[in-house]
Amino acid sequence: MSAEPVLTPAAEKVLEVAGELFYANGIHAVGVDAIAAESGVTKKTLYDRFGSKDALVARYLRRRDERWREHVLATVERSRAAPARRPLLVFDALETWTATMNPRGCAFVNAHAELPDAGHPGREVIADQKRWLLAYLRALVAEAGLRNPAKLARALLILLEGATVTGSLDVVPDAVRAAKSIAKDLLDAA
Amino acid sequence: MSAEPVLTPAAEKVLEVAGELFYANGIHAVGVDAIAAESGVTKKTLYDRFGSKDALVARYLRRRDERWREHVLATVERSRAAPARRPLLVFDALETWTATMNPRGCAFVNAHAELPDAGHPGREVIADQKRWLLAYLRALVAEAGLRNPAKLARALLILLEGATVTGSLDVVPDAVRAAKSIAKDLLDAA
DNA sequence: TCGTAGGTATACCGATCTGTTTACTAGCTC
DNA sequence: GAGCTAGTAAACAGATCGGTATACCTACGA
Repeated sequence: MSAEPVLTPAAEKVLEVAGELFYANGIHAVGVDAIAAESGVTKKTLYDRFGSKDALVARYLRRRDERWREHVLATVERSRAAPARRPLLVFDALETWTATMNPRGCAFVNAHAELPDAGHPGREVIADQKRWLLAYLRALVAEAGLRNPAKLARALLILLEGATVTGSLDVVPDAVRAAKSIAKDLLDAA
Repeated sequence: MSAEPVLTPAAEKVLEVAGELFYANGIHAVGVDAIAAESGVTKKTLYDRFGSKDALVARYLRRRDERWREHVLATVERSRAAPARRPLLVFDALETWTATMNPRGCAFVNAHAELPDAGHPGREVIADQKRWLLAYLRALVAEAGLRNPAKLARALLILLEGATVTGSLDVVPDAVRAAKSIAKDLLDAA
């Protein structure tokens, strides 16, 4: 992730509003007119700052990824759990994230559903988000001293994503807790 | 699922084309003009048969759900696996389905991302699809003679959905196989 | 034979889409 | 005080959105 230049106050407001509207309603369903109006900003300002809707979408996803990483790192680093239990803390991070920020499922999975064009600037951000999480899980598993950290990290990611989806679709209650319980068994068996 | 009336040939063609376009490009990204043109049908015919785009979307999802259920049931019933192994056959069904029909992830999860309005007629179909799969998994687990079939079925669903997402996002290679392997351990331990 | 169902063809509706343009203003800095 | 940056206000562009209207055609069954 490259360091993004500081945004002007108006641009900051646009990005904040765009984030809420895109996540709540879907990307295609939200027009730039609505974002500008809700932000109390003219369309000219929006286009002067971000260049295009596609670029704004990419910025929205990038910003959200930053927040997610901060949340995960803070959750894990705040804890005093033994190294062997630290991979499970990501499930705790997901649970608090879901409650406050994620009622409609993973923003990156949702965005992926709406952006079939692999050349869209948002697609790179989506790929980054998933790759980072997988790499982070792998590091935690390796620090736990377990064998085959790559394979275990992939298993944990499957559980995290599955819990996010089934939880947001209201088909599995307490999906994150259930997934964490499976993950615990997996780590114990490894 | 209620028995839908037989469609006219033109309507059948519209539904087939709509299914391809909606899944490949996303629902909001596909206009009714494009569907009608690609189907070789006028918009009047489309609206005479389906009434609205929302209704067509719901029909598209319903149709896809029917195909999915047939595929799962055929896969499971074709096999001669022992009852204890039959829940795992759903993972095999998902793998063949993914290869042929599902390169862009679960159509229902993707549709859910695009239809935030809980009153949209497609939302009921999405909920039906997930509930059916969960109930079917539960039945298979129960027939396998395992304890706590409800809990195990939820675990299997989390794994199936997680594999679908991570596989379609190209973040976990062979995600369905990996999920099946975890599921196998889960069933063996139960 | 007449009505109906299922079509085609085409024009149209008002709204909304992303994006641009022109004109002007306030504040900051060199 | 000149020039730059960030912004407002508002109109405009061309395309596309979901949906409707009118007129006509054909096959079929009572």
